[in-house]
Amino acid sequence: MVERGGSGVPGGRRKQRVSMADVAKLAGVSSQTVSRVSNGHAGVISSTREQVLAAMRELGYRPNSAARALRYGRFNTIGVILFSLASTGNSRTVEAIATHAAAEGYAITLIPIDVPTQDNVLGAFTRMGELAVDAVIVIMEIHLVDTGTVQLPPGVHVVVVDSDAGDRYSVVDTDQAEGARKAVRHLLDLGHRTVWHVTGPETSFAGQRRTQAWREVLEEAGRPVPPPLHGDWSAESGYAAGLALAEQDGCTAVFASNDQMALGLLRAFHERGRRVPEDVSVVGFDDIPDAAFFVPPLTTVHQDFAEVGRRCVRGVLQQIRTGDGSPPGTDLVPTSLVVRGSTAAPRSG
Amino acid sequence: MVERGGSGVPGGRRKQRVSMADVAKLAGVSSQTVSRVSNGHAGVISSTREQVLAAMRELGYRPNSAARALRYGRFNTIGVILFSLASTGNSRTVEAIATHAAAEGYAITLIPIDVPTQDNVLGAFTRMGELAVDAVIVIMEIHLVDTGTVQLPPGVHVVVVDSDAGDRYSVVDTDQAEGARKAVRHLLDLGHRTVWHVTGPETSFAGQRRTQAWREVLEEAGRPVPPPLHGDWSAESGYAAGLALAEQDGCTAVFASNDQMALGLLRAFHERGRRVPEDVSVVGFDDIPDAAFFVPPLTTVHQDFAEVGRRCVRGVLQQIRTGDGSPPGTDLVPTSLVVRGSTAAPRSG
DNA sequence: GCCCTCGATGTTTACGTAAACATACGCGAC
DNA sequence: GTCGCGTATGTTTACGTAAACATCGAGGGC
Repeated sequence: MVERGGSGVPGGRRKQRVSMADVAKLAGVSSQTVSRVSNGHAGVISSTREQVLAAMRELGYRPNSAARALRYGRFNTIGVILFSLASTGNSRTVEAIATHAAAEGYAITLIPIDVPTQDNVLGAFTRMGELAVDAVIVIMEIHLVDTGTVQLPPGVHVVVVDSDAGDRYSVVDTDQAEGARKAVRHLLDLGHRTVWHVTGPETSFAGQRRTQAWREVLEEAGRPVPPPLHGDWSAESGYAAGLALAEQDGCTAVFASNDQMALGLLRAFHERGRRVPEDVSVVGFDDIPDAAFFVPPLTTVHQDFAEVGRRCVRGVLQQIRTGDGSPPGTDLVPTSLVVRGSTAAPRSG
Repeated sequence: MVERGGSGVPGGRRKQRVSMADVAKLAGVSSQTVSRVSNGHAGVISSTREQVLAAMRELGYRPNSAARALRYGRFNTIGVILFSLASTGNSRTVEAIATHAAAEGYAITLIPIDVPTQDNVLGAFTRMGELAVDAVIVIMEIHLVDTGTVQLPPGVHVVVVDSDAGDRYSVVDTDQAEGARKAVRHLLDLGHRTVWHVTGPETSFAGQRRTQAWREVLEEAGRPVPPPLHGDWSAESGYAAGLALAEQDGCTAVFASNDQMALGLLRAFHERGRRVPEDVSVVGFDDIPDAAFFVPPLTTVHQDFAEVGRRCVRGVLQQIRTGDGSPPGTDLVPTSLVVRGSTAAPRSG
């Protein structure tokens, strides 16, 4: 007699899962009473309750969440669509989302998109539409998804991170512009005549905002705007930019659009004998944990990813609870400048 | 007349979701025919199929995955329990898991545990037990969870990462010992008399294995074993260790149990005027993307997180498909040593 | 003692889907 | 023409849960 899952448990749970009916039969009550005990409802006499609990333990009963979801019409799950977990920001945001969602009794379903093509994104949304989620948080350039006919399934609540689509969706993001302004002003305040800039990739809204704010601050201050060097977030691209900047005699201050690229800058300047901060000041963006231990420790703009995650969860939960769609609007989380050893007044100043 | 969700769509979808019955009514067929069309079954004449598809489009029909899961008894979802996404390794592993699971038609549900207390872990498993998952991947010290009465819900398939519980569970992990051996041997081969070591936290199985392998290599080679310095993975702890090591005149080579701590070492040595690699060689572990841009570029042990994630998914899918429980065994992913600029022969050598 | 009330528990039903079974129709073979 | 078979479609049912409704018995007020 072939039997799988035997495993010698009293009561011999066999192949299939234990349902309320099984518990009810063993406890000698109706399945409705089991349901009442399972959900902690009042109106069950304690002796009955004990019997049911004992039967549950013996059989190893666990509620079937599919049936519950079907019954209630809710899944208690939030979907997160993202392009990559590789960046510090994304993984920290996701972690904060997961933590806060868990505190509210929601689980997180992750849908990664390996290559951000229109097809893949469309596929993710389709899958997500069929998926057991009550709401969706999109951590991604929304312009990648809402060109063309792609649209979020109706009735799904959405919050978007890293986007300028605040006119159409609920957007939560770090205040990129404010952060970049702080970085550039800090360098100008130190006495630098102007500030060079290494950008993020052009497809990044956050990168665009930072670059735009850098330009604005310089223009407002009436300073020359050097041509920006294009990076792609990687330390390698920062390194390449650094090698180029090391040749620019007039360059005394650089604002890198993230910390990784700043790290590349530091290495390039070190190799070319340009001392930081004596010859060149460098400011990054993100405040990754390692930034304090770069050589020299990096002055950078601190992003509060945990707060971004918290507000994302708050936003979707509000939508779920009120039953409203995604109310347009942008919720910006402030940044703070962390001054460390990579910035100083220019020597000539 | 107050109505929510109106939004001017033809057919005026109102509050609730569209079911097969709605589509069937509009198309003038039975719901079973809608089901057949939805699942691409044969035996539906093309004119009927077209009618149904048109009705689906008009109503914006999406299948209800809760009902499907209830019907099929499967969720097509894998749960991932983890302690933190903050470390490069974990987030990269999770990303790989998510990507490979998606390729197999599975989604990922994330259950983070903010503080690894017994209660929290137990709670996570309970929640996970009730959750809509077919299998679970645990990225965590298993000894934290299986002391005491905590046990995985029966019938749930499990793969564990970062654990020595290969005798009880399916374990997938980087071959920590092999990697650490490569690192230490590399330093000995360069001519260093011995190798100092900065450990990971004691609660980390991976850290323990690396430290153990470091000790074994030194003992096998008949070299003195310096007292290990205790770190906690953070750059800060590496920095503290570095300040201490800078005072040790005999210290010409250090193996740090991860790259972050190696970064802290580099900064400490730089501050104390100990040149790397001329005075001291440093090797890390992980090969985070930034490691190549440290000053100097870090020699380190490369972990293939993507492969770990792939094998995790393969493991649980196999369990799901065969219906077996978690077969004990340890699946080790090999590492490779990446030699960069932070190691050299000792000056006296 | 009778009826009413209320508390404890049982029964019915619906949630959305899809397998299993049932029906109905058309067409070819005799 | 009728029988039989196969194809297209409809009907019934089950999945596990829990709300809504039903029942049953005990205790109290008159």
